[in-house]
Amino acid sequence: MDKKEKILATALRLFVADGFHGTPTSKIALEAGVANGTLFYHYKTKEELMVALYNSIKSELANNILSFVQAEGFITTRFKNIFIHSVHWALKNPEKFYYIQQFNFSPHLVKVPRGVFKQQAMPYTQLIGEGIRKKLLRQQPVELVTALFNGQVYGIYQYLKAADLDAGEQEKKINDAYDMVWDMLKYM
Amino acid sequence: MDKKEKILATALRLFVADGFHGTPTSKIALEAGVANGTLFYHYKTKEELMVALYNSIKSELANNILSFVQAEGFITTRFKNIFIHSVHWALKNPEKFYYIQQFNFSPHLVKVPRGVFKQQAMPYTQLIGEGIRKKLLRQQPVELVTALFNGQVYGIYQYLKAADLDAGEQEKKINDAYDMVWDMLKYM
Amino acid sequence: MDKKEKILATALRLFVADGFHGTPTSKIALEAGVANGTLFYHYKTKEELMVALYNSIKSELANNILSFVQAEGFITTRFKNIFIHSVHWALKNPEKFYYIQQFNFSPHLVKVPRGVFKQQAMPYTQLIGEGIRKKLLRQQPVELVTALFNGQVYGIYQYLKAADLDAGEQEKKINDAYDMVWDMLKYM
Amino acid sequence: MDKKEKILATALRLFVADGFHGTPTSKIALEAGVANGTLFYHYKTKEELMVALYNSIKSELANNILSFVQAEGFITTRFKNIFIHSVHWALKNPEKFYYIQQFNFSPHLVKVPRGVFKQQAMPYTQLIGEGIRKKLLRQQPVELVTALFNGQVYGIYQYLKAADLDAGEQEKKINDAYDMVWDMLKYM
DNA sequence: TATGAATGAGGTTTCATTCAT
DNA sequence: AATGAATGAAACCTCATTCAT
Repeated sequence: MDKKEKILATALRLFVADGFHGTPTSKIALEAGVANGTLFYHYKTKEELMVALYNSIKSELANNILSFVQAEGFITTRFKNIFIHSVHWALKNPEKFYYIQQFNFSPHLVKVPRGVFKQQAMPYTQLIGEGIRKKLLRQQPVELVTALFNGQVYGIYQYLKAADLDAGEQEKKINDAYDMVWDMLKYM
Repeated sequence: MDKKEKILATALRLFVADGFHGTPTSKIALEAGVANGTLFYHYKTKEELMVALYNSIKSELANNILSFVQAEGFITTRFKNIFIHSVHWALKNPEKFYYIQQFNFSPHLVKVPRGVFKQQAMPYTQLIGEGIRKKLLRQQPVELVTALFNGQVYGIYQYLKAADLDAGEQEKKINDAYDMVWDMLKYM
Repeated sequence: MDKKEKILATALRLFVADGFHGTPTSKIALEAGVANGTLFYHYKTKEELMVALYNSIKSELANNILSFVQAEGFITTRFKNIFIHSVHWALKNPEKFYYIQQFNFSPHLVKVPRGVFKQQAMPYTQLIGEGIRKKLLRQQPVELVTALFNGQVYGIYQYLKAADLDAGEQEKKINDAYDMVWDMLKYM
Repeated sequence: MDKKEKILATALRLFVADGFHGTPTSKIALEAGVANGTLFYHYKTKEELMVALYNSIKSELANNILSFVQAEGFITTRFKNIFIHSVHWALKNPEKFYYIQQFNFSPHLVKVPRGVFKQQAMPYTQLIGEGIRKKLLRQQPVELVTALFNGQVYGIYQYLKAADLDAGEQEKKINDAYDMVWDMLKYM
């Protein structure tokens, strides 16, 4: 891991632990094992670092899910896979998942151009759109269906984080939750 | 409105607009029309102010919903009322609703004793527990049902905020969303 | 003890424990059991309180020693009594004794008019002057003899405070020290 | 003189003139010709600066006297040299000498680990111990003899500072004072 | 005589950022 | 690419003091 990546990884850990304001750049540099000035050599400002970290995590997540979105096969299967893998990713990367929320509810969000969101969500939105058109999903606006779907990924994650189940039970609950989500979103 | 309340109201507005770190205490005092020291006379630290604001909003919200939770009548009706009034409250108080999320995803959350959450959520949790026991709701843990329910309040709110509908359409969508939530949570 | 005296007593304790700067007037008021404003009703400023405390302690000490200075009998006896009782007073009132030094080495000393010192030291200076004139003490300036005499009161006090002896040994050491002081100051 | 030393020298001057509390760090930085932040780059807090200054002066004084303590020759001669050079150092460095007293009678003294004092006083204590063992000095505890000796250095200094004598008279008085001290401390 | 809410000047300290090396 | 001493603006907070009651 080169210095630039080390800075990013350290920043993630510290931002999540202590917040943006609670994490001085000097501490990031120190714990990343680089000099104070090196951080600013790679990222012009602290906010640029924060945004770069946000984008890198969002990309990672998007790429991770993308294969399931673009997979061959029934839409319903792909839909379920997206849900389940999103929850898995969140459980495996809790700091990254938390960082996204933290950033989303901060005044720094506006520094990310709107286009980027649309871009990243596009394959995903298209799939849902297709599901609605093909009368597999409810006849509601894509945005509403998407919002409710996302709300549930976050809901089940919150539950699992607090519940502390073993791996088998956890898997069971994720499936139960998906069944419930499906009952909510499926065409009737 | 006395000075202490004026400070709280101003802090809400500024924290939501510019973030915690982006809002100097001096600005809060200035715009609240009090001296700098007055803020610290009433709240020992900036963080104490932030926490007090959080608690005051949570109380307000809890009290607002409480009447619907404790109402006479069918559980199903009360359940629907809670959903709808929660969304209404959020739409009428977008700053307060945003502030809660902002605070929830900040490192300051740990300054609020766990007991407070349990306390506030209790009547609400009991209602859902009763619904499950009476086989009106899915046979799942109370916490899971609660998490998914809350996720939907947030989901529909996000959609409505972005969609910019007129009052009638908005009401319609809230009802649609509730029907979907009910399909997800009802006993089958 | 009325409020004014309670403030003085509390101030002494806190100033000695935490220093002038380390002791807010609000803390003095609080621990004295009076309101914030009451302190300023009795003492116009914090410094006025500090000076009043200093003067009150100096007066107390001066009055305490005065009887021995003005006593009938041999100068040598009176001289010894002054030494011994000064040390005793310091041991019985360590906070007051410390406060005097603390104040002496602070920039507030200049707020006490020079005349006051002369006034208080006068009987004492006259006695030493008389001792010198009568060839009981060394033929040196009164001020030098006084400075050396005072230095010894402080020296033995420092030793006793650190040594932690029992009452009998302590008395013995005070007498030994006086014998040494006498060897230093007596006419030869 | 580099910036760190410049800060120390300026702090000495201002602390002695206006006291610890009367000297803002911003004034120290300004008069030292460095930026405000530079002071805190080198000394984490104002108190750390105060302690560093104290230690540096104590070291300087200790090193200055050390050569006389460790010199060849009669103990009595070395003893006299220590007295005289201590007084000379104090007269040549009145600010430093005053600063030590000022710090000694402040609540900051406790920030200096006890060990440091013992360490610095050791050669000095050993010499007095030797003098007592060899029956050149009074058969009293080392600590008592030391305390009385130190008390006299301070006593004569106080006298000279107030008396404003010319160089010759001053030297004469220092010698007289030493003779008196010797009469007090010598074995009989 | 006593109170305590309110004040605002000013202090210490932090920290993102720069720049000569 | 990397460093780290130096910067100075700005933040939080303290606290002596006032004043209406």
